[in-house]
Amino acid sequence: MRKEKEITIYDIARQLNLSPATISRALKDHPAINKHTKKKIADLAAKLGYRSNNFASNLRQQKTNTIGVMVHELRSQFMTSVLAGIEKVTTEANYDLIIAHSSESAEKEAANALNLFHKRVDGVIASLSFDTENLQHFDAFHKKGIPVIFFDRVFEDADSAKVIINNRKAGYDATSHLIDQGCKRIAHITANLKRNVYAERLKGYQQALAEHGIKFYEKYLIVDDLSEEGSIHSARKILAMKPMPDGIFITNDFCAAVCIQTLKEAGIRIPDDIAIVGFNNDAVSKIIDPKLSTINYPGQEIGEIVARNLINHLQGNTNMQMTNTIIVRSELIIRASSLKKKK
Amino acid sequence: MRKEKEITIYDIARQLNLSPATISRALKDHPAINKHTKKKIADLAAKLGYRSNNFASNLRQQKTNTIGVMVHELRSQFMTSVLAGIEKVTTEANYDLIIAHSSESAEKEAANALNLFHKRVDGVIASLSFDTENLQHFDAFHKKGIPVIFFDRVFEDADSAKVIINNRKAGYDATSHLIDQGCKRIAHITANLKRNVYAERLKGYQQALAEHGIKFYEKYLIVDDLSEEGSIHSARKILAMKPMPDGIFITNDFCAAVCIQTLKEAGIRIPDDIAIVGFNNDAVSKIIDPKLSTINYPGQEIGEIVARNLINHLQGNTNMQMTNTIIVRSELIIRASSLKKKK
DNA sequence: TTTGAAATTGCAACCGATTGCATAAAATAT
DNA sequence: ATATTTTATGCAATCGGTTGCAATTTCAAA
Repeated sequence: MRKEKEITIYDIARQLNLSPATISRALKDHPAINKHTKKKIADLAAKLGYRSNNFASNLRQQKTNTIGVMVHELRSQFMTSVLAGIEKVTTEANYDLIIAHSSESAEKEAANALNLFHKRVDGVIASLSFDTENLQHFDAFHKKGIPVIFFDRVFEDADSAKVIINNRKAGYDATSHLIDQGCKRIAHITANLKRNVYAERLKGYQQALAEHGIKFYEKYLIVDDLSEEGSIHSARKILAMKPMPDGIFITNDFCAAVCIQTLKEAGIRIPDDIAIVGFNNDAVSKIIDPKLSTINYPGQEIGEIVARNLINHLQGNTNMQMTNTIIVRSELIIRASSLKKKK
Repeated sequence: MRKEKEITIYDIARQLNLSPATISRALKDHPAINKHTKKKIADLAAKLGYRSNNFASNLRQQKTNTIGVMVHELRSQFMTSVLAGIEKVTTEANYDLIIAHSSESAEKEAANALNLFHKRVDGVIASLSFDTENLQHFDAFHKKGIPVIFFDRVFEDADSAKVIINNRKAGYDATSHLIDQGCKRIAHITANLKRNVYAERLKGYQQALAEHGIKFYEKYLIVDDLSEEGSIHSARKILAMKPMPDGIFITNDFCAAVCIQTLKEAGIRIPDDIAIVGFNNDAVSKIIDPKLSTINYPGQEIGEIVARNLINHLQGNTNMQMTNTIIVRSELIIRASSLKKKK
């Protein structure tokens, strides 16, 4: 447990009778340094167990090589996939990550933004919380020229970079599929419509209904949070409807799983009485009985794209303005929960 | 997008005709500084949008206020709960977190350790990967006196700090419960027995069998990974046994859920034909039909305890040696998957 | 042999906050 | 009025790596 002394470039310089400047350059493979000298320096550094001091380096270079990631939660498989994608890319590019989550609170999100700002991240990747109303808390980054890139939950009309899927099309596809299966009374369980993802999916749902000449009824639209309790509550609302819907498009797989369970307990047969389509393609969609039809939301890919774009921008490798919107493909996966017995 | 100039304590000092030393002390509420002066300084700092430069500070103070967390994966609810617990405590104590995951690879784990070492974390929290054979890659930390504390997957006989549950007792309880329900042929599906958690649960399973005069058969012990494919594979093995088991203790809820599904598809009734107990109390345990009996593994609490201990140690608030083992309580939760119809 | 270019290396000034020690000023005691 | 604390503030060195510019050495071309 005794602390060993920390080796610095000055120690190496002294032992080799060179200047610290030479050591510094050699260790980062600067072209002006003689190959032979580099070798000597690298060998001694390894022998002494030298490790570079990032703080000295960051201080001098005025950058942190750190990226801040702001997410609304960590628990979904979608989000961990996104993080895995981000991590893959940032690790390769030698960036650190600070992950902050808001637990769906706008207030905490603002606090996280401030914190990342003070930590001087070089760039930010963010997905908004449930009840975020505006982007003011990102102003500090803009003022300092720190790039921010959004994914998943974004303000679609803000002129910032974002990576999203076509939520409207996904909602349209899910609903059209239910209509194809013969559903006439299709409900939609979703969450805070201020969030683009839910608003757009609703639009797609409405559009599909309209195109098939089905009237949209307000009473078939259920807005709740996506917690276990909220989901049970939503399922109860469905049960209380008369006539009951014969199809539901649910904006989240976990919520859909809880709903299926609650409906089954009430004696409803899935998909015969009610067909169901979820969203995200979480692991739970294959575990619930019947298996859940859903929209595949490719988290890892989104994470990689977001991170790659940010890093390209930071390294100036690209002329792309940071005001682009990138749409990643997503697709409907059909499983048992929405397949009515073929007539 | 124009970059604003960064404010330093020198700027503040100049404007107020004070020395940087005074500014530094005032901003961290040093008792030697006059209240009135502090106020003036705080006001101007706020007005100018001053933010402290951590790198300068870290460089000078020779510490990073950062804790490294090494986990084997991020996808389970258990692990995200642990992280939530760690984050809660470390945030309050004003520590940063670097989260590194090994994807169950010992090699990646060693690389992560090295990386954290170079990043100069003040302390480390770790749960070992699937195939880690030894703790050599933590030597660098020990040599520099950097505290490391383990949780969940640990080497129980190593003399390092650790926070675990009593896995043997949990395995004993789960198995005893199955025996209580009338099971005679109880299988156990688990993973790499080099990992303490699985080895201990197995011991508990064997002990429960022995105490109830049930012979332990090697053929009822299935060791696989805990992936979806592995779990399906394990369930198939169960189906191929004759006589088939009438109870299974499975070391992981996700694996148990996949097994239940596979068994159900083969026409097995749960729990009547086979009763099942899982492990972890993940969200999936309440979604699978029938709901899964399981061992509650309190992730958040474990995270908080681990983090609190590490921070206490770092701050010297405690005399506790870092060689303690803390056992957190865990308990059996009985749900439908293990309740045979009462006779 | 001289000379200019190329290849190496060093000098010294940063980056911004911290802190032991000294000093100055104000308050209290003698 | 003088001596002694207390209270406030400043001085200056330090943490370790980086980098523009200058200086020196090497080498080949003229």
